[in-house]
Amino acid sequence: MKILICDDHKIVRDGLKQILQQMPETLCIEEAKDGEEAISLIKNTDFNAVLLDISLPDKNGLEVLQIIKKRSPSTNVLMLSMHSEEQYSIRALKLGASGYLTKDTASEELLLAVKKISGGGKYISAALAENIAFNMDNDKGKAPHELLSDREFEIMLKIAKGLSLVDIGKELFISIKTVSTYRTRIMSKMQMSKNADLTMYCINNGLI
Amino acid sequence: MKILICDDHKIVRDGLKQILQQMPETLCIEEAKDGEEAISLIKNTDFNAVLLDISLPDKNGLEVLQIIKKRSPSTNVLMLSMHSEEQYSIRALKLGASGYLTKDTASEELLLAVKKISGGGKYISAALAENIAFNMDNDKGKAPHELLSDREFEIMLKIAKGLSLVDIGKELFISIKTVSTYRTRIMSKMQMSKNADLTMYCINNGLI
DNA sequence: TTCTGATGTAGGATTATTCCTATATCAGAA
DNA sequence: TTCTGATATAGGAATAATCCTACATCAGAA
Repeated sequence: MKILICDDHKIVRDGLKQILQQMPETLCIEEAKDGEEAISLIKNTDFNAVLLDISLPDKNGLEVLQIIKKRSPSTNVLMLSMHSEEQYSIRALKLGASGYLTKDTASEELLLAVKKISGGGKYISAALAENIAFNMDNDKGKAPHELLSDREFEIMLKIAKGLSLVDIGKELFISIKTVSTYRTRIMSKMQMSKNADLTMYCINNGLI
Repeated sequence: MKILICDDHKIVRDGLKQILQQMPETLCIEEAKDGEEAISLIKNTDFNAVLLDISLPDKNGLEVLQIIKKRSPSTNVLMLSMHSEEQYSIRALKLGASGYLTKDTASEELLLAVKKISGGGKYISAALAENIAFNMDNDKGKAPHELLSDREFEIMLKIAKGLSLVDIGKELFISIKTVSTYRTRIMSKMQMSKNADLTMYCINNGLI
């Protein structure tokens, strides 16, 4: 069984590897320290499962997920997040992730999840399932950032992290003016006025 | 040998445990998920080594370190950090940590470090040692913001809160250019580049 | 099926910010 | 006491960000 671990911290990768080693199957585990590396590894190899950290140094884990699913839709991706479940989870699942775990999860649950998704199944923790069910029916109880479109959300995170509009434009190959328009819409939907408000919001909500 | 692992993420704890299991000695590993738990465990037990994450949910790892060293100065603490922020490392060592590693470290180095500090020694990575050697001359042990002058500090808080330079200038009856100059000096002293960095720093350090 | 609202995209004009440079002051070092 | 470095202050030129407006697309409502 081939598994790819993508996380920017070596100790975390080593730790995950040790945990996975407890599986009965013979494992071939590869590592990537950022999104770029993960993407190029996946291009050349078919993995039964990919463990993908949400926060990577070069790009957001969700972007990486998108790219992976576009290039090889059959890849089973299990997202790992440092932060509380709700924020990213629904977005990740919509983008085609096979499962979503936080790093608070016990290693037994991780093993279970890997087993399930590597067989093509989906894995969602009970807590998350409940959360999704709860949030599906009432739109009103949504966090402000849930009102954002995917693109807006993507850009909000970059702004919150302090990237300049110029840099964002370059990264996304769009005009600065476009980025600025997104910013205006984000501010309006979030009912905020300053970039620092976004930064604080994202910190408080575990988005960055 | 008794070791305490303190990190808020279960998977990280599990991973570290697995890595430590490679040591030849018989291990007794205990876990704490936050500072409070770690402190109370240490009150009742003598550990050969404590692995302590810098960022904990309830309090800053450095605070926990201080409390531990005050209550039982003989405890050997190895600090673990997600970030390569040298700002923390020197403070940690001054506060009595036996070593400082980032989570980018390879597991072999972790084992080495644990071995060394559990015997009462110190462990500092080559990279960190070099950094310290270069920076020991000045006030590096201080929190970065303590290097700021009063005026600079005042302005940093306003910037961190998201006030525009124009507004700050008006509030303080000084030219925008002056505010901008302060900003440059603040960024240089804090070794940061973006307003969002200040916002995050101030939030993390309880300044706003 | 036509209309509408949300989304992704920019341009021009106006402001705000940054970068580099410069000055005065004052406290402490040589 | 003279010098130096940190501090508080700006100006001009170059960039970056904002505001307002505009347009195409597409999904869902009427």
